[in-house]
Amino acid sequence: MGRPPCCDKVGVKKGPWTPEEDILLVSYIQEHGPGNWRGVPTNTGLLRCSKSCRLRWTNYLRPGIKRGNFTEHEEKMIIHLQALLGNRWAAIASYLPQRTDNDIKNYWNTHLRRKLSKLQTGTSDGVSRDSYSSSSSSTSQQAISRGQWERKLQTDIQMAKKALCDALSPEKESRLSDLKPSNCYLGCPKPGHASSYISSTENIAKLLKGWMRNSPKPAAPAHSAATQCSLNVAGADSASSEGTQSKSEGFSIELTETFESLFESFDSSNSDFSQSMSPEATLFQDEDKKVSIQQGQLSLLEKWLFDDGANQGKDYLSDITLDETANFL
DNA sequence: AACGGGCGCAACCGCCTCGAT
DNA sequence: TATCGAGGCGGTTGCGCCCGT
Repeated sequence: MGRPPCCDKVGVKKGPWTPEEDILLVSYIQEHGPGNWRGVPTNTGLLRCSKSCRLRWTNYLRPGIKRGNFTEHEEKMIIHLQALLGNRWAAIASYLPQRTDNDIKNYWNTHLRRKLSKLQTGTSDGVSRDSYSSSSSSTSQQAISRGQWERKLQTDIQMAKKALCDALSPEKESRLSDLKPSNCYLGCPKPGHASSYISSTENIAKLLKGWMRNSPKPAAPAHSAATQCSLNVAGADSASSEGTQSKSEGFSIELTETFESLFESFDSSNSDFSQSMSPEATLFQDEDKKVSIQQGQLSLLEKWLFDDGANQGKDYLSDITLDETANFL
């Protein structure tokens, strides 16, 4: 038998989260930043296991999460990325920074899979199921090139990360370990960088107000909370100007600006590339910019995905990714 | 108005990976 | 090198809502 579940304790609460629990969690993360999930239940008094807290945060409370209907653009991205990467939802989610892997997985399972199977059985010119299934059903050649491309992409990301670390001064390098997506979603600060989340207890109160306002619908409050959360984060700049700015906040802003300027200068010369980058790169960009970019022209990746001559596109992407990464760094 | 089936989504479960010791 | 534990990830479940009958 496997390891006993981490939540297999007496007194650990399960099921839907209440607004009060959300507030506890959000205010804790506001203060300490995400991470050290083991300590979250004990420090907050939440009767939840650490995993549950992490999941609640990453899938629901985390700032920058876009909720609601998937756009046609997102849908196509998911379909093509699923065809490329298989059911690697986290990887797919990295190309849709505002969506969680859980959301994408759910959307795939409930909408797209059905849609695609309909297309398969329906029209003769519909999308073949094989072309959207995982590599097991693809031709061996496709599977190989897909794998090669993916490895290449991962290498590119690693290289970019390393280069970023190298590019910055040594004293900052140690801090860059905090830029891992796991604890730095969409520019969320490390512990002590509270103001980038929800600036103050005042905002927690607003959060609560949102829940109260939408109280008739049980699901709605949490949604509004997430929205509120995002709004507050979006307004983090003004929030931080109101409150007391700690040194760490200063660093957070400084670092963000450093990356923003890095990507900004690159964006102006090749916005396509920046759009096709994984969140590991784009998470440093500010939210508004991300939105405007997403609404903009097709990304390089997308162009490639939609390109009938996929092989040609793969080569192009690989070359550009490597070359441009080196250039902008 | 009541009921039942389908759907959507939040949350859980268990395995895997990776870093620390 | 082996072991352990925290975190990550994908599959699955359960519940509430919606819609058709």
